[in-house]
Amino acid sequence: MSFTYQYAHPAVTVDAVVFGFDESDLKVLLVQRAGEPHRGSWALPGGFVEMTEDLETAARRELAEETGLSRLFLEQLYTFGAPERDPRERVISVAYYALVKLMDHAVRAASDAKEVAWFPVADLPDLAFDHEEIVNMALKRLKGKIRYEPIGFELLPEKFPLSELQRLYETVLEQPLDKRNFRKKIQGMGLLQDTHEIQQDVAHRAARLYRFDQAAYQALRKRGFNFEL
Amino acid sequence: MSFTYQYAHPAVTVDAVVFGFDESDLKVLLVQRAGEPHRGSWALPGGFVEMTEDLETAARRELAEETGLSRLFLEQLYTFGAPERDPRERVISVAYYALVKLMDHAVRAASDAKEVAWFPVADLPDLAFDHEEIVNMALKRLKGKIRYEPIGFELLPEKFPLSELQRLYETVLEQPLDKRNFRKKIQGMGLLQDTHEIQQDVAHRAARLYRFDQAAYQALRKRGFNFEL
DNA sequence: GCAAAAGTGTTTCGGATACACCCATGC
DNA sequence: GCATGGGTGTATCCGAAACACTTTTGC
Repeated sequence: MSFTYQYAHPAVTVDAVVFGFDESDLKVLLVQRAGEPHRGSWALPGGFVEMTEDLETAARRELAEETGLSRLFLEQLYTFGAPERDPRERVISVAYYALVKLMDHAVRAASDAKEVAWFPVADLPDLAFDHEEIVNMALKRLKGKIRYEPIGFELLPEKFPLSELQRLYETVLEQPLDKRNFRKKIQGMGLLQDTHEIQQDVAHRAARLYRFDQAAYQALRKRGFNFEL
Repeated sequence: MSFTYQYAHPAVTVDAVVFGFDESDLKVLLVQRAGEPHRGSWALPGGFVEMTEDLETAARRELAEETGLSRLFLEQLYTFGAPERDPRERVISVAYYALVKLMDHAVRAASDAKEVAWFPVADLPDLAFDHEEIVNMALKRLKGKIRYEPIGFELLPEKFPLSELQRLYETVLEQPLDKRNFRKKIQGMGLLQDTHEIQQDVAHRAARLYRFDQAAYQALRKRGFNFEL
C-alpha cells in the first residue's frame, strides 16, 4: 500500500518530554531506539501521527505504547521542523511536555523490547536527533510555568509534605527558597487541603501531608485569582 | 509530477497572525481567499511549507508573498492539527504571530489579486477554517508576553511619545493604567532613549519622542534584569 | 541525648498604588 | 482664553524578604 500526493508532504511526528520528580531530582523519561537511525541511542518517546488522530491524542498514544504511561498532564511545547533534523526524510515534530507522579506510575518498556529509563536532567546521555534541544526548551518552559500555574503538583504524589513541595520548587527553579516564606505563601493561597495524615516510617518528626485542592483552585480562578509563587 | 510514500503524510502549512497598532486600536492583517475552500472568506496569511525550508522561513516567505511584509518580529505560537480542520485533506498548521510597525509597512495585496486588509481585533469578520481559534490564542499570547518581554515596541514606530506606549499597553491588556505610575516605571528601567525630538503637527503641546534602546536592554538582561510591566 | 527534619512570627524594606494640578501649544 | 493632551511628586499600603529557635520523633 502506498500514498501519492501532487506535492511533497513532510512526515509529522510527536515527541514528548516526560518529567518526573523523586526526592532528590528532576528526571526525564527516555527510550532507547530500536531502529535506525541512531539505533541504540537514547531519545524522547514519540512517533508518527496517524491521519485520523489529533496531535495530543497521538502524543498520548505514543506514550502509552512506548512507556506504559497514561492519564498524565500533557501540554504542547513547540514544533521543530529544521529540514535536516532527521536524515531519512523531512520530519516535522510537534513536541509535548508531560508531568507525572513518579510513585504512581511504574514505567515499562514497550513490547518491542526497547529500554525505557529515567535520567536526571542534570546528567542526560547524548540524545538522538535534535532531542537535546527539545529537552532544553521543555526545561525552560517548565521553569517558567511552574511559577504562575499550579502544575508542580502534577509531579508529586497525591499526598505530600510541604517540604517536598518546596524541594520540588527549589529543584526546578534552581534556587533556594526560604522555608517560612514559602509555607506562608503557599498556605495563604488556600489551595492545600490538610489530609490530617502524617508521614509514615520516617526517622524523624513526621510531617503533615497535604493534598492540592483542585476544586478550590477552580473556584478561586473564576474570581480572578492568579497562582503565583 | 507526484510524490509517493509508504505511509500517509499530512500536509503542513504555516499561518501567521500579524498584529498592528494604530492610535486607536489593535489590528490583525487578513487576506481574502482566492481559492476553495472558503473562497472569498477572510483568513490568516499562510501557505504550504516547502520541503527544504525551515518553518519560520516558510512563515516569512508566505508573509512576503501574500502581504509584502518582511523583517518583522515573528515567533511561533502553536500547532493546530485537528483531523478535520481542513476539508480537503489532513492539514497540520504551525501558527506564528507577528508584530509590525503599522506606519513603516504599507501592505500590498499579492500579485494574484487577493485582498489584504487590517481589521480591528474587536471586530473581526468570520474567518476561514479554525483561524478564529488561532487569532484568539495569539491574542492571549500577546497579552501575556507583552508584560514580561519588551515586545510592545515592535508595534510602535521607531520614535514614539510615552502616551502612545501607554495607550498600546492599555489596549492590549484591556485595562487602564495610571499615567504617572506608568511613566515612572518605564522610565526607571532605563530602556528608553530620549531622542530630543518632539511631535510635529499636533494641535496641543508636543510630546517628547523616545526610542527603545535595544543595546541597553541586552546589557541589562545579561545582568539578570527582567522586563516587567 | 542527639540527630534530623518539622514547624512557627515579627520586623524591615521596596515597589505598587492612589491621587491632582500646572504647563505648553494651537486655534 | 480655552481646549487638548503633556508632564510632574508624594504619601500610603501591602506583599516580599530576612531571619533563629523550639518541637517532635526515632535511634
